Amino acid sequence: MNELHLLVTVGANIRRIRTGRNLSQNDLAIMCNFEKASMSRIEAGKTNVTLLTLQKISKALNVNITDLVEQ
Amino acid sequence: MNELHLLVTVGANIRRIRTGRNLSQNDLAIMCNFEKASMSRIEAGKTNVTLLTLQKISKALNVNITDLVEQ
DNA sequence: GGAATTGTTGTATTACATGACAACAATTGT
DNA sequence: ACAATTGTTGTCATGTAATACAACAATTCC
Repeated sequence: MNELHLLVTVGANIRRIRTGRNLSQNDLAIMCNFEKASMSRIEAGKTNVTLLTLQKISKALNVNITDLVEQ
Repeated sequence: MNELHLLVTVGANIRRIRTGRNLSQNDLAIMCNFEKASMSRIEAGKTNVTLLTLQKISKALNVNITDLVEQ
């Protein structure tokens, strides 16, 4: 497992929690004030997301950031 | 508390763990393959660090990323 | 006090995250 | 099959993270 695996894991965590809330990528993106395209790339582990972006997502999903980054 | 508080918290976590290991900023920076100047700014909460940077630091400190981001 | 170590701040370059918009693909529901 | 929704990918502009180097400040130790 390389260091990029982390991004995939975080993306999968976000997707799991989002779908568990019956939200579309677009719904969540709007709550975070960004584009659904960005959410798609984040969930796919294609972007090296920053802490502040993670914080926006965690607030929108009402979870702790630790819930998003845990392996 | 604004959204930037997270960066300060993460920086404080890194500093606490680093000093607990008797490492200088320079020591840790070298282990992470970056400059002590970057470590100083990260610990001060002045940079919106990315996940991969957090991962480098967590590996160098031998802790989980969750240990760095928890409030 | 002086030297060495440690930490901070400034500046410049490069790479990439963010944000926006559009087009297309895949999925879902009828 | 069709339409609507949902997700993916491409491209561009802007901001800033990462990296590097240097100078300075603060701390520690003799």
